[in-house]
Amino acid sequence: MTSLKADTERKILKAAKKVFIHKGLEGARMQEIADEAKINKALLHYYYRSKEGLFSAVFRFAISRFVPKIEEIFETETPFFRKIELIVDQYISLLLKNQFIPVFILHEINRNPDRLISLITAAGLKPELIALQIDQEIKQGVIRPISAQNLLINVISLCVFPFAARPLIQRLLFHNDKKAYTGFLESRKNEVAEFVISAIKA
Amino acid sequence: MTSLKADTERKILKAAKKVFIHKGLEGARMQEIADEAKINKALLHYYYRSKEGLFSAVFRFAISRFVPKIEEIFETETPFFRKIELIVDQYISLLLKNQFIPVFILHEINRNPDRLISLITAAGLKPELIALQIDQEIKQGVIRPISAQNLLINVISLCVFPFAARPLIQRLLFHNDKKAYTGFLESRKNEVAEFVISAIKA
DNA sequence: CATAATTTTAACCTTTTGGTTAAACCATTT
DNA sequence: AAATGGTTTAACCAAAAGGTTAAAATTATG
Repeated sequence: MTSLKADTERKILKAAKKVFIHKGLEGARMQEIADEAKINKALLHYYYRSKEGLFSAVFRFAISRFVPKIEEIFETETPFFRKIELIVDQYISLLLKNQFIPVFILHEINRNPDRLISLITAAGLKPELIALQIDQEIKQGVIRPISAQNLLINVISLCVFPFAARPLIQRLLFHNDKKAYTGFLESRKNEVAEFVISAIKA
Repeated sequence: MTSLKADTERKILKAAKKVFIHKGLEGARMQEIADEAKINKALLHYYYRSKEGLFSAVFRFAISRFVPKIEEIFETETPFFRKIELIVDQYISLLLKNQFIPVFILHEINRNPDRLISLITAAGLKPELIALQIDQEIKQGVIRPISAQNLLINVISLCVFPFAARPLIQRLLFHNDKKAYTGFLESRKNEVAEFVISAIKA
């Protein structure tokens, strides 16, 4: 049965995601991943050659949950402000389902930025299209002057940072109330969009 | 001479900062810290009992460079918008001098949030004062309604995230041009303040 | 200057860790 | 049912890592 093999492989990947994403490449232990997957440690090496190989698979997955596909939205025929609402909503929704991805990615990218080259360049972000649209909106007097870089980074910052800094913010501003903070993050779908639109509206 | 002792201790701490902040607790090697400080590895244990002990010292330092003292500014008699300008300027300046602190702190806090309790609670942030001022400004019609939490988090997000995600953003939006990105970060002292003020101005 | 106290080092120890291997365990085929 | 080929495991290995120790070197003290 080839489904058994696929099953083990999936079990391993699932366990590896959990452990690597919570503890990082260097903090993760192969034995812990094996325990989590309830299989023998040697199987990890049987399916994925090395720790690095297993990590790569996890990293690739994580990147896909971290770099949002905002270009698709910008390619549609939608009012500019509506596009911002859509991006913020989609991205925060994605992050709510992958709460630990941000810190994981940020940390690992800092540890080894080269890992990016092969991955990101492939799924390359081209801000030119977005820059063009922004310039057009500025000319039409819809929004105040702002560079594509600044607008992009501002939107992403406002979406991602509250997830990356969750343990800190939840303790400092929400009395470590998990549900309260999750609700707050949910509410930011509207809040962030509103904030950004107010900031750039002419 | 007691200055020699102090000197070694400082040399160790300096080296530990460098290694821990770049590689994290689990990625750092005691031997590497010793090499960096150009001393024998056993000295690390002589001055700081264990890896964890040395790490704690570094972590405490890093926290001081990451949690900004924004309350001081809010306590002064300054126009509200000017306060925002000051906070953003001071915080981005601080981060420009400590570029690797954000990811380090975010990662380590995620790994072990309990480490915070003893440190942060001491330097406790009290948002009530700020919330009071915000409510007042809203009542006076100076700014549009926004919660203290959202405003605080938005400002911090816009300041910190571009540092935390530097390797990613620099590659994706700045052709990996280090100087260009540093200049961009510098320019955000004004950009972020402007953005926030536009967003909340009534 | 001699002795005591502190600082520094080289060598060593123990545990942990990623990785290997050879045998056991299936499932499929003939 | 025996042979075959892929899968899983227990036992093992070598290297790395944090930590210790006893002696040497240096500094302070009487």
